Amino acid sequence: MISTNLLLDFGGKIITYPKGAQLFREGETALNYYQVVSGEVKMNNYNLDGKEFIQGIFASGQSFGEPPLFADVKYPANAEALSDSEVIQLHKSQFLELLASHPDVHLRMTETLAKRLFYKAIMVSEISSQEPEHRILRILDYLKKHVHKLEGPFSFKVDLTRQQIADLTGLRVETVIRATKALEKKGEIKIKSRKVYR
Amino acid sequence: MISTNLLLDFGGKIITYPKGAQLFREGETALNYYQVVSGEVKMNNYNLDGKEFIQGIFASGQSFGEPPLFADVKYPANAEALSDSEVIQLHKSQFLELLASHPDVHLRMTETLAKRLFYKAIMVSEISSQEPEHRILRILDYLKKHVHKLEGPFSFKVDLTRQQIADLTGLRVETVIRATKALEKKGEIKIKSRKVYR
DNA sequence: GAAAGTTTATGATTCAAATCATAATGTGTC
DNA sequence: GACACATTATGATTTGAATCATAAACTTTC
Repeated sequence: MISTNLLLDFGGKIITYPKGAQLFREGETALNYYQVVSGEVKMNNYNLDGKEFIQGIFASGQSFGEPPLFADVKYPANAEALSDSEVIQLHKSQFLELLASHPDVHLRMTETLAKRLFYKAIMVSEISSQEPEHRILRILDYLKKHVHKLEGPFSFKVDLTRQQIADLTGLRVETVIRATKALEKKGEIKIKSRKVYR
Repeated sequence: MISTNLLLDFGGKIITYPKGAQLFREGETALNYYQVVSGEVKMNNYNLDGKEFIQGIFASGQSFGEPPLFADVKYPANAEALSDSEVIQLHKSQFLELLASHPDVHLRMTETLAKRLFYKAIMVSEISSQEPEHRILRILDYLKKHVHKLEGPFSFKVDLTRQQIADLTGLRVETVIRATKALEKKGEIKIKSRKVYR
């Protein structure tokens, strides 16, 4: 996260997107640095038969879509507002200037990428290893520990629908529903009024 | 890739690992920056029933295992020498000093992480979407374009065994064998004396 | 150059998640 | 509060990759 003021100083603009709006599409060239001010943005892919895969969900203070600003690649996924959202946009060239003149910010940016890489490394190995229950627990534990910084059993109220969990893990809704029930029976999670707690 | 001389200047040491040696293990704390001088190193996970997943294979000039040096996380995977290998190791603190005093190197490091993130984003979505043939093509195309920088049909000789392709894609050997044959029939790849060309 | 070990190959069977179908429950909206 | 819509739920069936089994082709080692 980069301070809003600093971003505005370098020419960043706050833009409002209504729920469902697309900020950029898979395959496009990256032009801007994006950071959520309010609301939530997801990055996702659709495969050939329309099935969605959610790469990540980003909330207030989190940036997304930075890798293509550094490496010479196109966006690997789409970005879409999950709710009405405000997002700071800063043009690539100004963003790079900002980093060049603020080494501490650059280092924190590197740290952010490193964390995201850590998450992806876990997910890719986990998803490849099959076993739905495992996959689900892993993503819940990741969100709990690394995103919400929570500890202690059932302290994490999962604010995701079963469908979203499915799209994050590459499973199908029905499978997630059955797997979460099985996990509840095993005492790994709790379900209170349809919400999952971990 | 950071120049060998620079790494040595900052106190890096060249260490030789025999084939099969483990450089670090999943869950350990990261102490060093690693860069391959000669040979090949893979990073991998083993799931509960012993199935391997290869996160990446790193050859001369490539670094690996950097994310935990930046973010406060443990290694998400093991590192193992695929052949007798020489590796430069530089202690974390000296590595961070190096970056602080060489902003250009830091930026290239960020670029490396960004590229790796791009690859993981593709793989995680691809793996989750099932369809073995797709998964295989995707990893081959990635290796061809982004690692070996090749263009033109069948210009890329894949120097991986079917088992390694399986471990990179989360499939099983038999599935890879059948899928590559199907892909050959469709003209997507060529197989000459058992080697895959893409 | 024979033996041992890898890698590729191929058929038969199993199995678990996807798919299909249908409904109950909950939430939001006019 | 009635209607539309989203989410959760559950059972039956299909399907395709994993698994199991076995062997051929190739490579390495002594």
